[in-house]
Amino acid sequence: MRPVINSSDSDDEIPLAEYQNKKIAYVQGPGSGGDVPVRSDEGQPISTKDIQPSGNGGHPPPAVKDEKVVNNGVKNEDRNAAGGGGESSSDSDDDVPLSKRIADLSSTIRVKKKKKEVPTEKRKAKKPVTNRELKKPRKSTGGGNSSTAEIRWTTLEHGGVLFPPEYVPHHVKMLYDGVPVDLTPEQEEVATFFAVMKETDYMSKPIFLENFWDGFKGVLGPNHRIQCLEKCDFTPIYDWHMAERERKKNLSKEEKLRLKEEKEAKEAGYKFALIDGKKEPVGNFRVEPPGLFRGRGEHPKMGKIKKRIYPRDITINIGKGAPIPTHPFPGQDWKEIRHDNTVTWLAYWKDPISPKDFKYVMMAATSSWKSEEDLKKYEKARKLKDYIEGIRSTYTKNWTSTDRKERQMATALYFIDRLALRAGHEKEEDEAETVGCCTLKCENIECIPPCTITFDFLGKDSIRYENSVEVEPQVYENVKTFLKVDGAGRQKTGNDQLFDEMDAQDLNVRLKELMDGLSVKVFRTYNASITLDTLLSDASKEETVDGKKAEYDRANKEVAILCNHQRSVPKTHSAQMEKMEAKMAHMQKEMKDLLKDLKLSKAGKPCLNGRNVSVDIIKGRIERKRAQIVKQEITAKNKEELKTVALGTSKINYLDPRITVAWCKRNEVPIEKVFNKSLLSKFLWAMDVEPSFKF
DNA sequence: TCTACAACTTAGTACCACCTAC
DNA sequence: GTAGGTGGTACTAAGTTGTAGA
Repeated sequence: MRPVINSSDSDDEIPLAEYQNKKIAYVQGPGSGGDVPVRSDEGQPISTKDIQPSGNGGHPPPAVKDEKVVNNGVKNEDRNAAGGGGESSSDSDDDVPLSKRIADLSSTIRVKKKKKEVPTEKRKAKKPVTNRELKKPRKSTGGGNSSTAEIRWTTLEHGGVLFPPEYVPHHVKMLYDGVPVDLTPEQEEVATFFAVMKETDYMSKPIFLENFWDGFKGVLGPNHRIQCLEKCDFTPIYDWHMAERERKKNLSKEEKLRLKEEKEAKEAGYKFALIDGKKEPVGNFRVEPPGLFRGRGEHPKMGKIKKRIYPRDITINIGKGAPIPTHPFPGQDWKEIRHDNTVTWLAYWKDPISPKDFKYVMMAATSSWKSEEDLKKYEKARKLKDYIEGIRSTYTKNWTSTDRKERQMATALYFIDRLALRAGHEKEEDEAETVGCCTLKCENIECIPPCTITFDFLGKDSIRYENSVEVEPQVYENVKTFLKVDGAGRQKTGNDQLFDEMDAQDLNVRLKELMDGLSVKVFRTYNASITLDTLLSDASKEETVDGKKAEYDRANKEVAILCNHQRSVPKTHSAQMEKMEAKMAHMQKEMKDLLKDLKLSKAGKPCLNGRNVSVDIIKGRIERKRAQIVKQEITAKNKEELKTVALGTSKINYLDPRITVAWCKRNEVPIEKVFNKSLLSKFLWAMDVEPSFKF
């Protein structure tokens, strides 16, 4: 657990008096390039009238070290001198005693939503009848969609879903207490789920083992010989599994081809849907096979059995009058057939691990629907460019709002904008404990004087976010305050939320007021794309296509680091680095020999290999070797630097492809150098962009 | 106004096919 | 021809968001 610094200087709540009768101070917004008038007595929420499109283009988030801030005139000492600890939610109660105001506030301050306090079961018990249960279609919602029930299709035909093959027993016996055990096919299947994970890290995780044992015990029944996991030995099944893998690997070319053709023939009927008469690719048409849940990080459900999904579990969405898809389970019906033309899913079933969630079958990333949504997403992020200056000056202004919630929202938004953090929503107890900006806990933050804040938390997918940034003095002061006490003046502990007055939803509601359709996630797209655009805006200094590609990759890497896109170090990384070092040492030796040869040649003596070689030839060899060494050095450096950075995620999700296409056109780099086949078809809509395109 | 969905996007990883160097 | 590396792809977990309905 990281220590929480509750610095004693100036970390009290800013007294109301400080906010009264202030003249307009000037604050330089982060990277805004100009002084922004700030009325320090302003406590009202940001409103749409505060923000107008600036129309002069956006800019990437300011560099960490470059921010120079003129403070807003509220000195720390002044705050301390005036006492603190309380604050008001309005400007008009300044003559009410502070203690009274605090007391009033504690009764009026909205208690932060605590979903976790209502167990899922209880919620279910009082769950109202939903649209779903009434079998009425809901309006289309979700990431970036329009807020009205938009008609997405008129006719829709598809082949449904492809089921994984039924379990075929292998009859390999696991051992219990050293003795082979007979298992039913169902028990054997579950034992095999576990056995094949023998070499994974999950095996060292107690939660995984505990959850698996719970599930396995249930499948075995109460009177089974197997009574504890410790005495189980799954090695024979694991060995069988590895042998099967090896056997499949060693199949003849012809046999592999035959199997491939068989697989393709099976899939053919599912790969495409007909949407309004147009053939479009379907994405995940396969039903997820049963197995053990592989939650990431310390997921409390890891190891639970993911049961097999049958037609009776699946709801199909298809056009009225279109042929209902068939399935290979006689005697079973689909759970339901819908004709909901306001949604884009083709089928769904309840997630067997988390029954409140659903698994959807959707169209492929290359489909027209997804392409249209992609374009909309990037256009929205481009629109933010016109508003960003106003938004930045507004949140800067609100760092000193008298309303604590406003101050928290303004501070959170600064982090979201500057550091490309995710929103962060409340999580249930049965999910991994990860956080985003709005759910940061005090223990995730450390204030280091004079103005540095360090972040250390587990974000999406339990990926660690570690960063240390120099922030505006007012942000620093705010964070120190938020770390110390909550809105009611109660001392906080490490497990308390930093932003106790607001959540992601509040912030999104506010963002909507600032720009139509704006939400937290748009900032990530905007900042990623504008960063790439800025880094690639100058004409390439490189001459070769490879050099230009490396330049692009460097820009891509900057974005990946900004978005904290990480990957685990490849298993073979250290071995590969060692090989490269050995190769480098060998090349250095060759270089040494060539230099010796050059000396000998200049002296008219035969070279080390006994032959007479001209000075020019040796010089040529030296140049080539030097180039090889430089190339090798760059490759090794890149490899090391990128060992934990995932470049693909930002390319797929955050970087407006038009920036890349335009850059390729300007610099005469074939687009295939930067986009692989699937990215090319995903971003087909971006290919006609002008070389002069600016995000 | 609050919150539980419902529907979508974003994300890392495993695996496999292909390529390249030897 | 083969081993090892690389990149593509499939998979599915884990987020975000908007809205219905209480």
